[in-house]
Parts: sequence; C-alpha cells; structure tokens
Amino acid sequence: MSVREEQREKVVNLLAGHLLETGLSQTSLRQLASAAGVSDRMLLYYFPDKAAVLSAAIERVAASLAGALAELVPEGTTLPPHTLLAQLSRLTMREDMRPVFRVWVEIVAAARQEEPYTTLAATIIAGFRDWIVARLDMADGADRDATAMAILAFVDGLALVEICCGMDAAKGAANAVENLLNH
Amino acid sequence: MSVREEQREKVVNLLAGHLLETGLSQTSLRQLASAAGVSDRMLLYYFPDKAAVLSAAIERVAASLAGALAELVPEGTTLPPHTLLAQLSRLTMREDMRPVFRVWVEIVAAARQEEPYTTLAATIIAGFRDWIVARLDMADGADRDATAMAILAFVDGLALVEICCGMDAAKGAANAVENLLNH
DNA sequence: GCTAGTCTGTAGCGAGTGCTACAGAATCTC
DNA sequence: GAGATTCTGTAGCACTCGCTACAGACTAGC
Repeated sequence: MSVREEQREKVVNLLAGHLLETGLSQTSLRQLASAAGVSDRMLLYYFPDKAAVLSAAIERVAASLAGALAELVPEGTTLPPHTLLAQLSRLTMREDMRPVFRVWVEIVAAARQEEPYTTLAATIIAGFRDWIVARLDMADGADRDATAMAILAFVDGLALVEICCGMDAAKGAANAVENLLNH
Repeated sequence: MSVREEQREKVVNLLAGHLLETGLSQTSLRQLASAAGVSDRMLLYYFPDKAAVLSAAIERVAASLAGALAELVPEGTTLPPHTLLAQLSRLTMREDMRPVFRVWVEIVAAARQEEPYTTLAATIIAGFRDWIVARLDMADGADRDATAMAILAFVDGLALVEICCGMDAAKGAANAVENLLNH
C-alpha cells in the first residue's frame, strides 16, 4: 500500500468517527480536514472532490452497520417477521448504534436532492433490505420484499423518534410494537 | 390588520409552498425572499431574523398537517391501534401529503443540532402524539403513550422509505404491516 | 550532485451566507 | 404644507464555501 493509500485509509477512519460524533452538520472541507488532522488542501489531494470524501466516510459508517447486522443474525438463519423486527429494534436501541442511526436519518433527509447522498442512501437501504429478506422466515410470495420494507420502515421510524424524543420514548415504542404484534 | 401584518401573512403562505416544493435545501434568505417575491431586506423587516422566517413557514406547513389529521378522524372518535395505524398509513401515502412528510423528515434530521429545528420538531411531534393518544381505543395504562409513539414511528418510517425507494415501495410496506398485525 | 516525480503548505479566487447602515420614498398627523 | 413615522431599495460588511495556482520540500533513480 502506497503512502497515499495509507493516509487515505487513516483519514477515512477518522472522518467516519467524526460523522458519528457530529452528524452531517460539520462537513465543510475545512471542518472535515480539521477532524482528520490534515489540511483541506491534502483532503483534495487524497480525493478528487468533497463528494468523494463524504462518500468514503459514509461508506465506512455503513460498513460498521453491516458488521453489526452480520453479528446479530448469522447468514443462513431465518426468523419469523415479528422476531426479526424485535431483534432489529433491539439493535437500533443499542447505545453504540445510536450515532449510526442518527447519521442514517440525516443521510436520507439529504438524499432528497443532493448527490452523493441520493446514491448512498439507495445503496445502503438496498443492502439493509436484502439482509432482511435473506433472514425472513415466511412463505414465498410477492410480499416478501414488502414485509422487509415494513420492518425497515419501523426500525428507521424508531431512529427518528429517538432523535426527537430521546431514547426512552423510542424504547417504549419498541416495546409497544411487540405487544401490538402479539395480540 | 396592518399592512405589515398582511404582507407577513402573504409571505408566510408563499414560503410554506416553497418549502413543500423544495424542502429545506433552498432556504438562504435570498432564496426565500425570491420565492416570496420580495427582497431579502424586506424579509428581515417582517421578521427579526432568519430563524423566525423559517419557523413561521414551517409552522404553516405543520398546520396543514394538523388540518389533514382533523379531517381524517374527528375529535371524540376512537379506534383500535391497528385501525388507527392503517388510517394514518393511508394518509401518509396520499399524493398531496407526500411533500409534507418529506419536509418533516428533513426537519427531524436538522433537529439533531440546529435551532430552530430542534424546538419545532419537538412541538410538532408532541402534537402528533397527542392527536393519536386522544383517538386510541385501548385499555388505560402506562403503554398508551408508548403505543402512540410506536404508531408514529411506523408512519415516519414509511415517509423515510418513500424518500429512499419511492411511493410504490412505501405502499407495499404499508400493506405488509397490516398483514403482520392481522395474523 | 542532478533531475524527475511525488508530496504539501500558503495564499487566494469567486461565489454565497446572514445581516446591517444609510438614505430616500411613501404615508400619516396636525 | 411641515414634520414625524413607516416602509423599502442600494450597497456592502465580515464571514464561510469548494476549489485551485503556485512554489517549495521531499524522495528516487542515475
């Protein structure tokens, strides 16, 4: 690995941490550079432009989410919808996952109009959906994808509630939905 | 009503429309002024600062959501949780509500750190929750608020899915959750 | 040592940001 | 009509934005 690639790698790790701490609000080139301990000039030496910088950092964050998912339910295992939903809710409410989901909501909001967020959001959510579909224990049918999206919607909604009303309200909502599903 | 108040009123209406069209991405003073057909100088004559301008416009948007809710289920009527959820899902998927929920997701994302969004998001979501609680037909208990938040989470999650994957995916998810609740 | 190519700091451009000072226009009061 | 008050356009300040031109510092091969 060349010096340049090593530096790139280090910078991306620091930036992913920065995103988890501060979200998307501190993402000018100068702020990112400061968080990565380099000059903005160097950021644009390692990457072609700002969009590439952000994409690399966000992909790193998404990778940490993918890692957590892989641990949660191993490949090959399948679960009924309400069990899978419960597992994912619990993951979302984990303290160490909170910054990840907060950033995720910000990315979706930005995805409405601005690149590179649109592409990133579509990629990340597709990966998330495929993960669910592969672990969904239910009769084959056209509503397999739809069920996955429903689970995904609830999990993302929990993250949204957590931002507005705090972790306690979100945990309450997560419990309430389990009751709704079991009656 | 003084000339100034009349102008303010007209400006707020135009700005609410602008927000529904373009979201929160075109919200510099000059862009807002252009959308309202006045100069940025005048915007700061009608309002003390930019935050006040945005707050007024967003409150107008929130009022239109409140209006739609009032029509959906009249005050005094109560419904079981899964019926209320179905009604709200259908509202969220309505073509004329789409821009409202898109803006709502953007506000929540911005609420993480920036005023006036933090305050606005808390106010709006509290109103939404109270509306649900008042129409929730279920045994009294500590989980009444929690159930309302669970319904709210799913509705907001649907909006998020709609942004990422489009209306069809969101509608599929809305149908899927009804199936989950009925088995 | 010399040259070629890779790296990195300085300084700055043009555009956009929220906001304000100032002055002139319009309206109202007497 | 004079004077006070309310309105509104022009111009600009101090700042941040993404990005770049330029020049000097480094290393590699000869």
